[in-house]
Parts: sequence; C-alpha cells; structure tokens
Amino acid sequence: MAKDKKFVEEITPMNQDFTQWYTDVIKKADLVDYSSVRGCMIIRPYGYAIWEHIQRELDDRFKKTGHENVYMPMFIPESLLQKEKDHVEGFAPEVAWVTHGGSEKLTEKLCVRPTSETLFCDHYKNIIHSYRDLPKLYNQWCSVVRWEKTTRPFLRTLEFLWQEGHTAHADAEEAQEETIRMLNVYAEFCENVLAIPVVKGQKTEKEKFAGARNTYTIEALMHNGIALQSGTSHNFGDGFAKAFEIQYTDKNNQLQYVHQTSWGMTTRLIGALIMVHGDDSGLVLPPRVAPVQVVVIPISQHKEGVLEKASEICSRLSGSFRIRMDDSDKSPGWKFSEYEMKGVPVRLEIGPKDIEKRQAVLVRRDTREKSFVPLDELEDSIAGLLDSIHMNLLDKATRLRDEKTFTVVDFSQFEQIINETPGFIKAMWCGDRACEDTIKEKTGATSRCIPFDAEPVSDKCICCGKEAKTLVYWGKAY
RNA sequence: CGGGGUGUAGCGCAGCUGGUAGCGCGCUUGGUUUGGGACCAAGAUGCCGCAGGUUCGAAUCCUGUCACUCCGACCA
Repeated sequence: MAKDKKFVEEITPMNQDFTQWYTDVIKKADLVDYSSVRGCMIIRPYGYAIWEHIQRELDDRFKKTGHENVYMPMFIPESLLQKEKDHVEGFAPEVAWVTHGGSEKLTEKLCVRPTSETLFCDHYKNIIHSYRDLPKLYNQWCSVVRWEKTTRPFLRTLEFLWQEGHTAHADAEEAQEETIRMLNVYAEFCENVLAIPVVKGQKTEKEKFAGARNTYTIEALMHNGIALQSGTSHNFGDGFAKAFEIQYTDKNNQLQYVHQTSWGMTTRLIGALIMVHGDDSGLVLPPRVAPVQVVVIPISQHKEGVLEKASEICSRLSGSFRIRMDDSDKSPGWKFSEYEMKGVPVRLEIGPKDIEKRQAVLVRRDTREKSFVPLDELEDSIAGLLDSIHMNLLDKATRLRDEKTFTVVDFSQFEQIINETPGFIKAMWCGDRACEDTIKEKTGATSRCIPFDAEPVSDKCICCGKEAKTLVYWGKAY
C-alpha cells in the first residue's frame, strides 16, 4: 500500500535498532552536533528553539506559583561543597575541578557546579534572619557539569541545561507542600505541553537525591520500554539548614531552622520528546513546543501567482502560529520528507490547483491525514488541528505506556518481562534495600518510584516473599 | 571504569597482500523540471583522527594516544 510506503530513507527503523534510530533522528533533524569536547554537545538552533519553548512554558508556571529567578556563580569553593556530608558523597565522583587561575595555582580548588544547593544555602544563611524573610522562592536557569562516564546526547552529557528551584520555608509542612506543588507543576507541564504522560511517585531511599529527606519524581516511559526520570522534586527538611546554619527568629523570638526544597528539569526532556513521540520517519513534535508549527510548501512555485499566494497566507497566519515557508528550489517531495524528519506538526501545501479552488492542503504529521481547507477557514482549521495533534500524541503515548505496564507477583515473571518486553513493572516490595539491590543485580531493573495512588497487588515482596510494604514501579532506566 | 566496533572530501563509504586517493550523496554554476527525496552538463573540495616507529617509500604494517559509538558497572 502506498500509505505504508516509507518516505524517509535515512533513518534506521526503530524496531531494528532503537539507539541507532535515536542517534539518526537527532542528527537528521538538526537538533545537535557533536562537539570537540568529549561527552558534550552543541545544541543547534532547531534543538535550542525547542528548549526555549520548554523554558518559557515552565518559567510561566514558576512565576505563577510565586517564584523569582536568580543567578548563582558557576564555581563552588571546595569547603562549601563539603558542608553537607551526604551531598558531597553523592556528587564527589562526578565533579569537575578548577585548580588554576591563569598560570597560578588556586589556594582553594573550585568545583564547577554539579547542582547549586550549597550556593543557595550559603546565600540563604546571609539573607534569612526573620520569619518575615520567609518563604524564599528562588529558581535559576543555568548549566551544570557532571563528569559522567558514558554520555548520550540530551539524555546524559557532561554539561547540560536545566532549571533548579530552591526554596526555604518556615516549617516542615510548608516545605512538603512546596515539594508536591512543584512535582504537580512538572506533571501538568509534561502532559499539557509535551504530551507525555507520567507516573508520579516517591523515590526509595536508595534512589533519592544525595542530601534529601524525600525525593519525588515523575517517570515517563520511552517507546522502547525504558523509563526516563523526567523531573524531580526534593524535600530537604532541615538537613541543609543545620549544616549551613540557616536560622531565623520566629514570632515567639525563638531561633528556628528553615525547611528547604529543590526541584529540577533538564534538557533531557528533549530526549524524552524524541523517544516518546518519534517514529520511523523521524521526529514528531508536540505542537506547543514545536519551533515551527506549520510549514508552507508552495507547489509548482515557478508558476504565476503561487509564491505570492503562499507568502500572503504565511504572513496572514503568522500572527496566530509559528509558521514558515520553504520556497527553496528543492523538489516538493524532498521538502515533505525533510519536514517530516523534523517533526513539524502541520504541512500546508498550496499549488495552482488549490489557488483555483481557493483552498489549501493540510497534512498532519502524526497521522499523515490530509485535508482540503478553504483559504478563509485556515486559522480555525489549523488551530483545531494543532490541538487535535496534541491530544492524539498524549493518547497514543498513554496507550503505549499502559500496554507496557505489567503487574507482577512472581519473580521469574519479573525477569521474563524485563528481558522480553521491557516496560514498567508494578510489583510489591518489603522496603528492604537488600531486595532492591538483588532485583537490580538479577534483572537490571531499578525502582523507579513508589506511586502515590497505589493499590497493593499482593501481600508479599516480589523478591524475598516476606510481608510487602508498598507497591513499586520498577523498570530499566536511562 | 571494563569489553566490542569505527575514525579517509560536508555526509555515507571503498581502498588496508605498502608505490602518494576514489565512489555515491551533498555543494557551486548553467539549463530543463516541480502535487512524495527530479534530470542533464560543467566544476570545487583531502595533513587518510593525532603522535611516534618500521621502510627507499605508509591511508595501508607496528606502538601509543584522542574522539565517536554500542554493550555492561555509576548517575538527571
């Protein structure tokens, strides 16, 4: 069937080799280029534009929840990094150090921030004195460096872009509320902007952030059944406050420690987008972050009036959509394939026949469905199409996740699923670290999270058979 | 950090039984085309990843090194 014909020939099919597919897509869609520094990447205009839309959407949500943006230094003195014991131990293996300034050796090494808890704490100590100074709701957009062993564009690079929220509150309840509030913001953002369904839950002791009291996470499932931690929100309790002596005087003139949170999302989300929505023709971008929402392709553009009509439509619609015309002298077929690879949600074709009939051809990227729309109805049709594409992507991703989510009460079944049909595995756990370690050792799966709305599926731990405490989502993860 | 693979034109590759580099795509120019990756003609493009060594002579053989990539251990 012509319908099944593959139009894009330069991308390895997903089911043949998923990682190669991923590499092909990011290169062919011009998202990144490799850099001369090992493990780093150059984010190209098309990739960066996606990030800018992610930033804008997230930043709006942060502002609406009362947060302010700040900027902290990129360097952390060694002594500062070491103030909170668990925190240093967690990050020590992967920090980059600056030892020289020019040709002079520094008296104290500077760490290139892997995260900025210590910087925020050091600052909070100076500016928080009274309950009237609370809460402090700060966020920063920056890059951080973690010296990883193996890297993969967007999913794990030595340097990556992110935002890190850092807040300080008067009491434990308020900090906990903030932690959950921001987790919910993340989940809502993933679904409404990225069209990615997520599982919300709490990390186990083993998987939680170094220095945190509790870590909450949103977990997404990629096309190949591998889980991706897509955002985390941490409640620090007063652990950092005690290490950094961040105290304030309360209404009763008593000294109190603050309670803190932090939460972050990274350029990894772009990797998630690719691996959740992409197909064998390349990227499929959710309309709300697509740098170009509509690409206009004039057909027989050398003919009288075609380019004029196409430009006219383009400028008319540019107030409503991110729209671009390609009037290069490539053949139309080439352009079709090109913008499919790049995941542009809607293609608008306009040629002599259309002009005669006062219509345009709209083709949606997700289903390739074609429609013929009168020129004066384009605004409404496109707006409807973009919404429909978003909903369809979310539906498809949700179905895929549900199909790849298994409930398991028997260990051999667990192993079988991980090996044969990877995905989320819902299984009961006794709460012991030993069982978590054993499961990882035997299956390669880690605990992704303890979901909030969990119904027990049995009363015995999947690993040791003893009394189970909670349901856990398990899976292989990036 | 362990194991495998790969580095030759912008991209994908051939050349690896030593004799000084080729193909396809892309790029430039001109013409014909244009509703699913068009065609013809004429061009341009190389420190053969890098550093040593063997040799009269190295893309080719040897040693080292760096990068990319895949698979495992650690992490967003």
